[in-house]
Amino acid sequence: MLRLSRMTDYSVLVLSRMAAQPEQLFTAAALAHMTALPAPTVAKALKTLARANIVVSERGSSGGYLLAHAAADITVGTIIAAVDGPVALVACADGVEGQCAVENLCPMRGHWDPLNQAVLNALESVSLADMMVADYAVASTRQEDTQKTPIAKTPIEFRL
Amino acid sequence: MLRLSRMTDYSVLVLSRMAAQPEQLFTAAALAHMTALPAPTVAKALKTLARANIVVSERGSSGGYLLAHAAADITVGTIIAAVDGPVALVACADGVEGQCAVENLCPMRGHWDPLNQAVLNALESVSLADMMVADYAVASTRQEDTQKTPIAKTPIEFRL
DNA sequence: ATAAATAGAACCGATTTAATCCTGATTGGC
DNA sequence: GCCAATCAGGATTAAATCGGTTCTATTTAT
Repeated sequence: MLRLSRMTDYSVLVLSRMAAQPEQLFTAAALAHMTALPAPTVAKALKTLARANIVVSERGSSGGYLLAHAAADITVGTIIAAVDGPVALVACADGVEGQCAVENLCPMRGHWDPLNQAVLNALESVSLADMMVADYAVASTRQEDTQKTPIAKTPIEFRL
Repeated sequence: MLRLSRMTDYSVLVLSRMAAQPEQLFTAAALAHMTALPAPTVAKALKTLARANIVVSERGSSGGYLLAHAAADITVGTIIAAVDGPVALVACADGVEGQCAVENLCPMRGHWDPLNQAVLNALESVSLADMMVADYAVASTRQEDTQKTPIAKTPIEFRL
């Protein structure tokens, strides 16, 4: 049903939380707790986001993650591409070669591009700042709440 | 990777073929042969499209399918919605209720809408006519080629 | 009546995805 | 210098989804 993967969903949620305190260094566990998402999955998502240079990671004992750019400069399209791979509605679009058995015979070849481009533009037009949640700015600004409290045992299904 | 389902891909391909001869009645088998797609799957897709009133079906011995509207009036968004269900990038978008365990607490609630709307507009902005393939208009206009030739035994992977 | 076609449901297999776990590398604090 | 905390990356497993097939019933022209 043309749905985003759960990983992307999680990623946006986590990044949105981080954007509320742009300079703050967060550990993966802390973010998992704050968003009520399963810890291992959040950790995995952050690794991917770090590789894509959407967040910056600090290794070592007091390490963690922080946003690599301003929230307004991070588009949803970028996040999706980083987590789910490049956006291509069908395999033949955007110059991908060798994915289709009868590539050379395919009469639709190239005709998907307008659609693909339209969707791509839509995704690039929405930034993380556009999706940010005001609630976060006021709620739980103190780190002590979240830093040392134990992670929830039961992973909560945050979004279907 | 935000990819269309193969069913949608097939559907667009079949509809595009039908649009080349708008008044023509096609059997499911003929369309499968003409597009080199697996016959049972094309048949299944056409049933779905008929239910959504994108094509009209004629039952009985000399039955078949034909487009219910002009190609310019059938948008890709409509096709996707018919085949894959309503487009909703995340479960909470567009007023779907009861899909999320912590719905009322979810801070992102409502913030997906701009993105969802942008994508939806993109899909509605491209019609079947925009994607039509000129090749079809000239190739195999005669029905006799396709009507009686046996269906290909080996289903061809048309698009990954 | 018979043949040819769609309607619809049920079913299996394969692919994809979510989630977890483990091992290794890095860094700060004691 | 050692230890604990944290990120990096891959391997693995379990679950959900989707593609494809098949079967039976219904419709209609000949």
